[in-house]
Amino acid sequence: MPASVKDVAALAGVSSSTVSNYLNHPHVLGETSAAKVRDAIAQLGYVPNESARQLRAGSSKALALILLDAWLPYFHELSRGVEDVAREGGWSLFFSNSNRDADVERGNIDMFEAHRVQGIVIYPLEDVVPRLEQLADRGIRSVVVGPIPPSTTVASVLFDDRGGGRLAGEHLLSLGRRRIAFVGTPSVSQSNDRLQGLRDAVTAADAATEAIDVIDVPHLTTEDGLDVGARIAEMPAAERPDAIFAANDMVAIGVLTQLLRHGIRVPEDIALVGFDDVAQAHQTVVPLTSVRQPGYEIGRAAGSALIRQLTDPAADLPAPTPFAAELIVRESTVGR
Amino acid sequence: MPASVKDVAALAGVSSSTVSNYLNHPHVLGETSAAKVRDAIAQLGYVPNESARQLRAGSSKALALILLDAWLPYFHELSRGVEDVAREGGWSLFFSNSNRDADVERGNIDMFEAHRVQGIVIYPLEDVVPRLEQLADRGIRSVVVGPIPPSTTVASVLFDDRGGGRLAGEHLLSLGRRRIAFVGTPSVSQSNDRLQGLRDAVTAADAATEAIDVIDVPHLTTEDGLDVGARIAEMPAAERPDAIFAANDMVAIGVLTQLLRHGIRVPEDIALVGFDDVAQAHQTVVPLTSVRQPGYEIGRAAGSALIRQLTDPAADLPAPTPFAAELIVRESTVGR
DNA sequence: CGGCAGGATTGGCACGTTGCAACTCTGCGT
DNA sequence: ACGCAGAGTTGCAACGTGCCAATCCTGCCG
Repeated sequence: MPASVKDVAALAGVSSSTVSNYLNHPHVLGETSAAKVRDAIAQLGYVPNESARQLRAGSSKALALILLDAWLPYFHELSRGVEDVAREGGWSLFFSNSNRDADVERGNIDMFEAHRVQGIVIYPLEDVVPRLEQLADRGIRSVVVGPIPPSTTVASVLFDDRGGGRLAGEHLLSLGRRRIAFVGTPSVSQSNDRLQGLRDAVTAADAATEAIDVIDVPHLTTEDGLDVGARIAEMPAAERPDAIFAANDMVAIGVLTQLLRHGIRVPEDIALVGFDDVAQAHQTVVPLTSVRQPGYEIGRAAGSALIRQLTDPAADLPAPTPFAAELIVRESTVGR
Repeated sequence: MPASVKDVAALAGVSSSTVSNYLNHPHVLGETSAAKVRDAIAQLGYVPNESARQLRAGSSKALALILLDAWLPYFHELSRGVEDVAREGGWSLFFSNSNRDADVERGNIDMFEAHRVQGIVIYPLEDVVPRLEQLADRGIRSVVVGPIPPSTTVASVLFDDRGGGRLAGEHLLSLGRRRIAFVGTPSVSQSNDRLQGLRDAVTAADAATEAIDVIDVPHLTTEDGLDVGARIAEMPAAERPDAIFAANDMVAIGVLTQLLRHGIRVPEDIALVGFDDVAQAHQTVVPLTSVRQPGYEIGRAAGSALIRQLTDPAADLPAPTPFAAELIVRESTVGR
């Protein structure tokens, strides 16, 4: 069993309050006792019990980050942003992964409530706002990454998905592409917004485009992209789209890979635009044009919005000004 | 402030012990009190305070997983294995990422000690065995993934890196390749073992091979692989190696991508073998031959070795029988 | 009708920590 | 010589739980 403050006190020949003071208010200590306590701590290898600390304090100086699918590279960038801002403020950060499972997501929220974290940043799978409002009543604040219904207690950080979709669409149209396919999961709001943006661009251009072919994939993974690419490769060349806009980079990379395997030229035969601009986008055989979503900055914004609320509970929720999209043009649309 | 057991008891009109019994020993409760407690808990939205629980219990039923660089795909598979076996046994699992920073690694170990986790699975950056033995004295057991110096209290799970390197080497030699380059980080023991395996194969074959060209890269990332590929592409074709063995798949994918960009044919001009066989290995334009390292199973083995030690502290450390390597042949060595 | 078995419930303490209020001690000014 | 300031130190309560031992209640047997 590990040493406690009492053991240290006994060995040092002082009271446990003195040990506590050594740890939390070193300046009030006399030189001699400080030395005795220091030696005793070293000798016993004493490490304060964090559970007891938290119990005493009422809550831990800790935040939680709950991600829909931690494995996607975009979430890597997002979490780095949250992580950095938490560390800078001296907060601990607990990660968890919902793994696209609503039960797991709920379970993680429950767990963090039980551990009395002070705040939660969440990129949600389903609508969690009612639950988060309930948490807010109990003093646990939260910030959602993505669009949410209006709420007085739950903040959100937004990205202009629709604008990003429009940028992609305008770019493809300006290259003369007229048979555009969209690969995504329209039942997810972000994905749907990107599709709407694409439609906006088509409508605004009033060029003679065909109807947008929407290819629904379950998970926006590279594997899904490979499947889509295979389906397109099987089509007679004349029926293939001349441009594909994918709802994220991973699925775009899958499509790209499959097209190249089948000797379909990118961008000559089919131009390809991804979304997020993750690091992998420029690590492909044909570097990928992509709508840049600043994951790191969005993570930082979410983290600091949360910390601001916790530091000053009376402060208003930050105004949700969406992060702007930016198109990064590479060879998957303009060739070399 | 959240409700406590006392609040629930007051509302239900019972004592706090009864509430505690409802939570921990439901069978001893009478039907009527159980109902009253259930209602009160629901009405208050009571959630037990995990810190207090842990303090009372002396330690949490929790394990920790510390990874060298959580974002490499191989570690994803490893962590899924540990995660599953933890969940099956009813343990909580805390993740942390050392981010290739020894200070962060040490800090994470300290943090988990403070939180009184019962055990740690670690894929370490530096030599942490002395520290882990210290923890073992205080009742925190641990399992290292990878080779460690002999220890009576710290267990390890091994993989036959050298055998895997040999498989790769034999395969390349059997294809008639004689100018083999190795891309890796020989200062890391796993990487070095893979290189030794390659050397074993060359020695055993006593074919007329040239000296193995060792290309040192800092991090085994795709980015590093792109750099290496660029250097090779710049060489006169006659001086290029005819085969490359990369210490992991990510760096192999980078090399592959860069070679393809420069029109160098794989495998005709250069055959390429990776290591780990992560999912990405078959998601490349030319699917990658790779030495399969069963990350998921290794994770499960590490997790269950840890749980076994905790369940039966007297048990011997499991015998470290290394997981065997297996070569997965794809088109990056044998063409289509 | 008294006693008793056994199920249901409760009071109280301990876990390790921290902060407050109270205490001791030394040295200095009056 | 006495009080007092102030630095240094200490005792104690409280955070929310869980468990043990003790108590209460109900119904049944003799």
